[in-house]
Amino acid sequence: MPAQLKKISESTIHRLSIYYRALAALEKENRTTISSKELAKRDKLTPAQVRKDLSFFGSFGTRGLGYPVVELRNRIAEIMGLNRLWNVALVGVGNIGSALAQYKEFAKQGFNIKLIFDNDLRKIGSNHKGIIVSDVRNLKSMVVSENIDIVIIAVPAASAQAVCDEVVAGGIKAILNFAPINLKVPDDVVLRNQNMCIELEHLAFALNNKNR
Amino acid sequence: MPAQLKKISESTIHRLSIYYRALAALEKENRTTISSKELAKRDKLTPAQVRKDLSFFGSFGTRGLGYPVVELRNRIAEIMGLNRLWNVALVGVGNIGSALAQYKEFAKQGFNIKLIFDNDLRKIGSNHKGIIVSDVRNLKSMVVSENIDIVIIAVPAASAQAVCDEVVAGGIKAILNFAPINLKVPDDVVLRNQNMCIELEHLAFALNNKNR
DNA sequence: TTATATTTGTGAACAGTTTCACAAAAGAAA
DNA sequence: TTTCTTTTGTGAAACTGTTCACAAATATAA
Ligand SMILES: NC(=O)c1ccc[n+]([C@@H]2O[C@H](COP(=O)([O-])OP(=O)(O)OC[C@H]3O[C@@H](n4cnc5c(N)ncnc54)[C@H](O)[C@@H]3O)[C@@H](O)[C@H]2O)c1
Ligand SMILES: NC(=O)c1ccc[n+]([C@@H]2O[C@H](COP(=O)([O-])OP(=O)(O)OC[C@H]3O[C@@H](n4cnc5c(N)ncnc54)[C@H](O)[C@@H]3O)[C@@H](O)[C@H]2O)c1
Repeated sequence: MPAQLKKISESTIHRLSIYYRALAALEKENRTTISSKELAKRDKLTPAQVRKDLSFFGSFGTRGLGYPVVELRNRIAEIMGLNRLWNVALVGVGNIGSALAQYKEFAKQGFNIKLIFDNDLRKIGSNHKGIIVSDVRNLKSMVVSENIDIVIIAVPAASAQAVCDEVVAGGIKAILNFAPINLKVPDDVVLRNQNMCIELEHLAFALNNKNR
Repeated sequence: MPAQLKKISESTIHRLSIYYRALAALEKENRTTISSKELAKRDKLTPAQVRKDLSFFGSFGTRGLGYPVVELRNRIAEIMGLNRLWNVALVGVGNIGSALAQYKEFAKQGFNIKLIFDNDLRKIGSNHKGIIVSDVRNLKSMVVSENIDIVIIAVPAASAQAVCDEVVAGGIKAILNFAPINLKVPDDVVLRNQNMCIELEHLAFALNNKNR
């Protein structure tokens, strides 16, 4: 039962991230095995869901006992590509960009912010946590020369598509976008949007429809 | 066909947010009507999807013509609770919290950050975009007295559950959490998590499984 | 060694979501 | 008016994702 054959759903990938975190915690507690039941309870999921998700990638459990914590964690890391370093470039170091540049969790998970870009002359050349801010005019050439895998876009909405086009031209295949705009990318580029207003709108909807 | 009867899925709510934005843009362009076909194309959806989503809430289109832009936008605002002001409190004004405090998009959509809290004496009393940072010890009483609807948690993971418990005790029913931790909340509290590492992990998975 | 208890892995049933397809309604043209 | 075109609204079909239920495998206890 090697490498997965079926298409894996977004929800399964999301839960894999969740299992990965739970397993990391269990590893710290020196737990050696965990059952689908217990793993499910930690995150308000069902045991069947856990088993089904894992079964897409093989069978790493032991019946009557559960899953080996360390091994399963490694296996998920392998599946998700978390057992390696990813080179990340951040474009736009304003309010949100600065916060992201400081964020230690990224490096811990193997996401190494290697380059930072801006178009503001006062920011170019300045030092952000040991990284010198580059001129955005060098964006395309530098994402190529520095082997960037993932680009985070944190520029105003009006500039986001231009930045996006540049990095796509530089061969980037994965983008995390914070600008509240629909970026157009080719089919082979994966784009994820982090839109905080939409998150608040979900909450507003929930509050607005409580007593229905 | 008044007020919706069936349970509305998360995906439908999400798309409603998307339609709302598209309609706002169309309104600026002085478009009076839009067909499901055109609305769909803007966001890589299908016309049937658009019509189905809207049909859960009534029928506001005109056959042969499409939907009236202004009217539909108002109707969605009504459904989602975007035609009013929501009082928001932000807890933790560090890297990400400061960025959020500056973020103008929130106010534009009716999310009014009314209170900001921190536990750092150097920050309490300081002025953030016209808002004086309050002592987190007053969190529970002030979310009540100031009629806060939504709380944004932007404190370190280790403090997030304590903050969460306080605001829940203060009667808050909607929370947007930025700490990378599973908060425990009662069933009647809506919680949404914004976990940026998980977003990057989705991208890592996609890159890692490109040539499968 | 045998019996009993756990827990996995997985087809099958079920539930939820999206897409299809078309009648009905309205607009536009003749 | 009549005809033709467009587009909605919506059941039904197709698809996708979740939960069920149980045989098989292994652990644990007697
Ligand atoms: N502030 C927030 O909390 C927040 C939250 C969610 C999303 N966003 C979005 O993130 C983006 C940035 O927001 P912000 O609040 O940090 O704004 P900001 O104005 O503080 O920062 C934008 C930065 O991008 C730089 N920039 C502008 N055009 C550029 C270009 N063409 N190339 C390179 N750099 C360029 C600016 O010099 C500035 O440093 C916006 O799209 C905003 O809507 C912000
Ligand atoms: N920096 C980022 O880009 C980023 C991105 C995603 C998520 N996050 C998460 O957001 C949270 C905050 O991150 P940050 O980078 O802004 O950290 P930070 O240390 O810069 O800010 C945390 C703030 O919370 C305050 N605080 C601590 N304990 C508190 C308490 N009990 N009550 C009230 N205030 C308290 C601190 O004084 C500080 O001002 C963390 O959980 C982090 O994982 C950060």
